[in-house]
Amino acid sequence: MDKKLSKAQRTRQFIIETTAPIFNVKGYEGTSMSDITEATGLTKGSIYGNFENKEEVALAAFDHNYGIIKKAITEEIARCRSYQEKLMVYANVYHSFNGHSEFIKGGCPILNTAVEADDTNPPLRGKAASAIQSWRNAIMNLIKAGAASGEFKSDIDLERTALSVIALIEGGVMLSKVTHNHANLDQVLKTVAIIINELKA
Amino acid sequence: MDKKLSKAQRTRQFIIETTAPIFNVKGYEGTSMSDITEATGLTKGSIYGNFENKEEVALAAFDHNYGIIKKAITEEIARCRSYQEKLMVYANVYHSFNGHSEFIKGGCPILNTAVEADDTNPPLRGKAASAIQSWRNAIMNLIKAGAASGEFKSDIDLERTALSVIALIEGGVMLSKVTHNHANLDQVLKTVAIIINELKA
DNA sequence: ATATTTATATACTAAATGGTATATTTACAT
DNA sequence: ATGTAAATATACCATTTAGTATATAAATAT
Repeated sequence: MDKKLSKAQRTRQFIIETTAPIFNVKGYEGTSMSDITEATGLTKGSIYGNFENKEEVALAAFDHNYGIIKKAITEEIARCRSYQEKLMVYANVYHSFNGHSEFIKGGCPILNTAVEADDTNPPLRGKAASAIQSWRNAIMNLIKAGAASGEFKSDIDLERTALSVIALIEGGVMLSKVTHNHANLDQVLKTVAIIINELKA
Repeated sequence: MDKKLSKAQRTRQFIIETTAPIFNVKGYEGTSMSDITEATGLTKGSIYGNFENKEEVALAAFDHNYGIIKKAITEEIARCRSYQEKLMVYANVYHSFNGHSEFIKGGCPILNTAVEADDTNPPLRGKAASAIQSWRNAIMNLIKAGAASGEFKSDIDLERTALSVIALIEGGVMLSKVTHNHANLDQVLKTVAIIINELKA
């Protein structure tokens, strides 16, 4: 009934925000309860009072990290006028995963979660899979809208294009992070730009 | 001096071969010493008699997994006559990471190691980075040779093409593994095929 | 065959793990 | 201001962690 959050709600949010970057850097297995208590300054009692277990913290942390990206992308897309520009937002946002800006510590949480959890943690894997699915659909819808508006061709292989853009971006993030060479992502994003430009009618 | 391996050498090899798929599925942090002793049927004394620590087992396991892929690719490339076919080997081998065949359990070890280790384990990260670098160079050399032979155009952006092919393949593997949908990799590999076909003179 | 090196097993750390029961403190409605 | 409920801390649990010292067994060179 209140607009103000309860103490517990605020603590829960504080735990999520504090641990989200830790999970994204160290992974689910690599992050321990003591990492969580140390980073938050809270005790186990406090953590387990707000979360069922470590996994629930990790799931909430993923949602938080994913939410940050989703929000940034949605806002940026809204600012673009052409569909070509809207599509390029994905490349530009993921561009900022590297180098100075680094607006999410540890890189893309979808990639990190997908690769760690695919064979080991069904709930986390499910969240990453949903994020991918929603991203795929968003790209396909943008291309469809662009085609309907006349900006894009009408015979585009929607799914292949969407999945290829995602694969390029995530693969590029992986490449640049593992080689510590930001230019590797730049190169791959050039290909993304070319693919998007080729959609034009 | 012997052609036959010593008992320790054989045990070491046995440990590597037995644990390599475990590390590739569960990751470095997710794999415990008891996973290793249980899978091998050996005791800790035996493991630590042949390896300095868990990390050294993981590093050897990565080399082993990587060696399997490298060997398969090298042999297949040797069988191809055209450079276009040679380049397509990468896509075809990684195609078999999914579905029935699954010749390496857990997917691509380069991707798995890169994503887990990039921010946390320098030695493992280094091995993954070297693998990427060698892969990039191999693709660039194939394109160069294809251009020299007249099969490919001469104005190809070598590095961008090589990195984009790698990003597509690794991103595609991630997509299909996280969604449990093998068709997602197929779609992305179609784009790889298109890129390679566009290299032709 | 035996001495000696090499490899493996046993039994053990100390520390860290995720998790819990209970005590204490804090927030908040009355 | 106070009683009560909610939130947090304390102290603990059993288990598992990576790793080690030492004993035993097996391989190998002589």
